Amino acid sequence: MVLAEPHRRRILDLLLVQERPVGDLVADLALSQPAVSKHLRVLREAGLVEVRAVAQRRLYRVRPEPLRDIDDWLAPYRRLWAERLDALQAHLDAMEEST
Amino acid sequence: MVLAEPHRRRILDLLLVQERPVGDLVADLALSQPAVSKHLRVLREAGLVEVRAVAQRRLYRVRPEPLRDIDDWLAPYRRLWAERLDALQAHLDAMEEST
DNA sequence: GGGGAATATAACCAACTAGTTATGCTTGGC
DNA sequence: GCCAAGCATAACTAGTTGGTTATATTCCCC
Repeated sequence: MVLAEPHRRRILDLLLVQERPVGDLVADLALSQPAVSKHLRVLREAGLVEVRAVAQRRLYRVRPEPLRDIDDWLAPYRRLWAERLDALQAHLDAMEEST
Repeated sequence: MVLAEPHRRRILDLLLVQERPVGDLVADLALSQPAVSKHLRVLREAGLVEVRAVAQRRLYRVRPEPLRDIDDWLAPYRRLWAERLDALQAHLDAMEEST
């Protein structure tokens, strides 16, 4: 899974703020330039980022669409923990009631 | 990351339906029993499942709370793709308008 | 047009992962 | 009490991954 790697999540978080050239990312992460380029390749092949060239620079930006798959996978679990919170709330309300 | 492994996501999906003993999971996944036990250990240590013993059986069930971290991480991206959908909708509306 | 800036790719390596087989430990039923 | 069922752990292994250094490529600027 592409998002398993913390550096890659970090890269996405940085690109979420704004489009950035590779050098910027290298400066922010404590990583070599080739390492960053490799992560960007993985992200690009997963459709999570896209590039455009400006002179020698490559400007990367986020493409959030593929994250919908994860969001969809998460949906039923989200329901589950919402129910548990409701149960907790009900419990707390009941305790309140009994004082 | 714990959820990087497809078999582990599958296990969670199975446990989402209902509590299950290990043997059940082994039957559903095409995996050896030790492999399943190892995945369950990883999931347990991540707080994503919990066990209770019934005779020789170990019944596993989902504990969805840790998934909130992922959900939280996902939140800003969710906003982003919602905006893009809005933009698309606006575009389609505009096309509709001009016919 | 030559040099340096910015990035990608190649080649390599250590560490981690997910699987396997073999074995150990509890527990219930006979 | 003993055996088999059910599961965990141990020991090992092949494949993947994430990093490194070295090198290739492309483009601006003087």
